Amino acid sequence: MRKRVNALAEQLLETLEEQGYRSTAPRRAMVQAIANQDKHFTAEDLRKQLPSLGRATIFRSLKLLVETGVVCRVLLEDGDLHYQLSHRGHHHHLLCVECGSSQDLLGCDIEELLQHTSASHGFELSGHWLEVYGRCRSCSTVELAAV
Amino acid sequence: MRKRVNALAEQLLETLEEQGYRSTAPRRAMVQAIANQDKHFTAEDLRKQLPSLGRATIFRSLKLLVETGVVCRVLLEDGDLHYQLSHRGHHHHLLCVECGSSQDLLGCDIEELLQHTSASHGFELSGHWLEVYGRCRSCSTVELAAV
DNA sequence: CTACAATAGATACTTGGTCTCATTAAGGAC
DNA sequence: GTCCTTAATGAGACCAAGTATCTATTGTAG
Repeated sequence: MRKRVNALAEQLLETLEEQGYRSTAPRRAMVQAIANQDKHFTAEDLRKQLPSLGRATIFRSLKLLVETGVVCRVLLEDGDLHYQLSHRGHHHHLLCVECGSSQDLLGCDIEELLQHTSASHGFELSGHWLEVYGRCRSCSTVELAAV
Repeated sequence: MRKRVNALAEQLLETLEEQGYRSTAPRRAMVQAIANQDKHFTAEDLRKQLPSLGRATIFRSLKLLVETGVVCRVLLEDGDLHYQLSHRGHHHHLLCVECGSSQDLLGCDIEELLQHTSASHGFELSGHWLEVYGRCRSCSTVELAAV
């Protein structure tokens, strides 16, 4: 019997199936867990929430999900690499350093700027990685209230 | 007897001393090794070059050097974190995906753009991390020649 | 229903990094 | 120069993230 997964999770699973991957119980559990996260997470977080899955499976599925674009990696300010549900395609994150929430920046308007800068250094641009850190609206509001 | 270190290394050491850190033999060996690197490196690279130093010392000194701004971390395209000699202050890197060389971008002209974007998402900007990937002049020249 | 490839789980290993603790050595005071 | 305090080192245990290998299981096309 197929375990029920919610709508978002179902959609993520379909992405996998479309790309020829099987819908297995561990993968359903993974995408469901990922759909439930409210902020970026580590492989270890998932492992704690899914103790019945093998460690290797967690890492394998996570890798698969990154490759298929379901999940993306986020670089924290201290250099730690976490994961989170991804908007497909190129995008960046506004990460709240206070609560860990993140918003996606879909338009990437720095590309042109970088193109220009790179060229002036003799570089042929191929890509970039940008993370933006700050305080989200609710965290900055709280801080103002506390002062 | 103080082991000789070259001019650049001497300068890096002074930065440490200015900040109240002792000039020890292992640190002299570290900064000398770092001054000799021709591109970004890992802790493991240093360890191989300095087999007489304890592993913990390598990591501790590296951390110290990052904190004092002598060394900075660079994020490779695949998410690996490496280290390299730093220009002090805020800057970004143009990393050649071919040969691993890097050039620094001293002016950071995206700040204003980000400020604007963040604000429109209700974010109070506090920082950002940007790495730029591409091919350096000599690598793209070689490729052209080969075609 | 079955067969076969894909997947999973267990487990060993690797790499990057931290923690603890006993020992050593900088460098300021005299 | 010697002494003293404190910072720093080295050894080694430990941890988290991730990969590799191998056998057992399971999805799914036919």
